Amino acid sequence: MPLMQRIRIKDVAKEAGVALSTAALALRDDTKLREETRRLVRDAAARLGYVYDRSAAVMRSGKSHTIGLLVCEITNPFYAELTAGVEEALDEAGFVVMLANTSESVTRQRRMLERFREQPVDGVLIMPATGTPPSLLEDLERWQMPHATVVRGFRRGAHTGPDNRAGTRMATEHLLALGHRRIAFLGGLVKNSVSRERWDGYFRAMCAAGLRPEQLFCRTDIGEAAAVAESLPADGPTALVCYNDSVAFGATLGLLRSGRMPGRDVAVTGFDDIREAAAWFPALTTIRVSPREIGRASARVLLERIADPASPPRREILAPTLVVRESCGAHPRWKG
Amino acid sequence: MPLMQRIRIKDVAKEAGVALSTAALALRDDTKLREETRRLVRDAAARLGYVYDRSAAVMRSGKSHTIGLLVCEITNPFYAELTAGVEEALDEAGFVVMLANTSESVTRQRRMLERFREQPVDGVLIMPATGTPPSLLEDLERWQMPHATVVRGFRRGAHTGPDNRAGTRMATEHLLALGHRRIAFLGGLVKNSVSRERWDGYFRAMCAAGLRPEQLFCRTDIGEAAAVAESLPADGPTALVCYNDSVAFGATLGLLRSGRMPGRDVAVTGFDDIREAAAWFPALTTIRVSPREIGRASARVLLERIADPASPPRREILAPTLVVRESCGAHPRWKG
DNA sequence: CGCAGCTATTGGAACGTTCCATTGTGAGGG
DNA sequence: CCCTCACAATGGAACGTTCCAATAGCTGCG
Repeated sequence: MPLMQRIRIKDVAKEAGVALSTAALALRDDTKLREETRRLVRDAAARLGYVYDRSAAVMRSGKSHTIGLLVCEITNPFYAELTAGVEEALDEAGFVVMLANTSESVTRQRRMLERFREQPVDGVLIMPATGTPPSLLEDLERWQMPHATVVRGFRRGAHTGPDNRAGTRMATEHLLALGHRRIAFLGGLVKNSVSRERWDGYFRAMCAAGLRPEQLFCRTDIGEAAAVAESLPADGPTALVCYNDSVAFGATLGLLRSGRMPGRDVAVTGFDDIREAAAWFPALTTIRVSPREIGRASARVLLERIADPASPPRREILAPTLVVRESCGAHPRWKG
Repeated sequence: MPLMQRIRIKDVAKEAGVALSTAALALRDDTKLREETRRLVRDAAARLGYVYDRSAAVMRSGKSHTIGLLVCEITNPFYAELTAGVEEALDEAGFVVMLANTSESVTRQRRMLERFREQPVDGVLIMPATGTPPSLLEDLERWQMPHATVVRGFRRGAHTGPDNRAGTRMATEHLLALGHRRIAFLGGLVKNSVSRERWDGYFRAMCAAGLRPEQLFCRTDIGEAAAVAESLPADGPTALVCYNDSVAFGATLGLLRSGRMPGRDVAVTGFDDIREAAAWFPALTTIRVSPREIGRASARVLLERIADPASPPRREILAPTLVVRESCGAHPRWKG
């Protein structure tokens, strides 16, 4: 194989018979140049097999068209889908994603953030690891690094996420409308902004109905949720508002294990509407928040901050919708 | 907020009272320098709040310590876990990941690859989108871009993946040992190296046992697999070797829907052992390939190629293991 | 006919590192 | 006492773009 050396703008300019800066302008398709000249240069570039070298552009311009993405747990389908949305929207805007999976480790998150500070990234999108101190925002501001939080957020700063309170409120009200009175909230053992908000939505709906709220604690884990649901007493709750779909999946599995049919014997609702929810048995009634949309929206929010760092940080709260399927018992399958 | 300008090595050198190149060496902790000098510079850097600028280093050295990761579908839990492994291993080696989710689009894959050619990446790790032509390898070689395929591969080139043939062979032999004779393969509607190999392992085991292989086609989708399993006739197969866990999940759901208990009435095996497999009801008997390990191994393989591009490309085929749970019927739950 | 004002093109500095060749310094050997 | 050698530190070019100021060529107007 001929070990050809890399072609630079300089070479293209020589080939096209123009100055280096003319060739550079032409390759960026700058309208300051005559269309004819641009074509001349483009052809020369194609002939030589010129490949743009971003590293030099980044160094000179200070803009890398790259953003750092800190995902709290990419193996969680919800965040994986969200990541796909972020990547998709950024790609459309000509940006590329530097991925860092923190696995819910604040230490690792810190390390990756330091790394992104050195790395030429134009901004960072953060799904904070559980236990992240709010001082993170101050650090980012001090570092003058454009940033936005996703799903999990703080009081202030650019943020994109679902309306968690409204979601669990809708789920709870739906179960109330179906006649349930002993409704428990399952999940939320680990405290973060999301679990607080989801609990709160359920809590308010129960209080508004004059009923006593009850929390059954478990981690966000199918196995743990299954164990809790399996050992639920017969005179326990007749309906479970679950922290998210994974917990709801666990709940249905636990109920099945103890000989109860989810939807008929105990109603179950999820949260997130991840892909598996519709195919589940029984199909899961849940709150749809469309992680892909959140991802796309968060990318827009961050790009806005990068474009205009002085503007006030935008907070975009996406309205969820209730998706009624089988697991809540409202479906014809359980009627009659 | 004081709008301080960025500190460069030059400033650190001045603060420490040494030459620019000395400061640069010190910051890289080069042993050519006296420990005392290094400390002097480190302290000065800390005092001024120096932040290393990778973009300049990349441009000068040509090494970015960044690799491009082309994932065929990140929302697939298997690939999400694999991605986590890649990211983990690369991070340990001081590398960072540029993520591109191709969503099984060859066009998009092509576009991202062109982008990675401009972008300063030291190499690419590819999980080829379905339908990727083998000529991809030639392009990468012509571009002199270090590369390695993961899971899905071609005849040649650096590669890391599970031994798919051995996996389905083990699953099939296990079902044969349990006394099954009418065993069908479920999945593999979309043709790629993985589905061919998995089918092949099953096929060989069946032939070796003197039995007729049978393929029930469906896409890798819970819903489709469920539909196929649901409509399975009573005199159909008594055991299903599924293309992967998602298909197996669909199969169990379909069986449940049609009033059959997976494991007792029809045996089901999966492939991959994704996280949900153990928590499933019934717990899934499957072939464990540990996506995280594949990810970690593939990162090593690529780094090796980057370090020594002249070396012959390594192919690392990881041995899978059979994990016997409930869905194959071998578990005590269904005995007696 | 000269000059303003425009467009199209050019030249060269700058970005902040790394890399290489070179200098300075003190110890050890002939 | 000088020369060599190793070690420590230095100076400056180079990486391939972008950015800005400057120039050349042209048109139109007074």
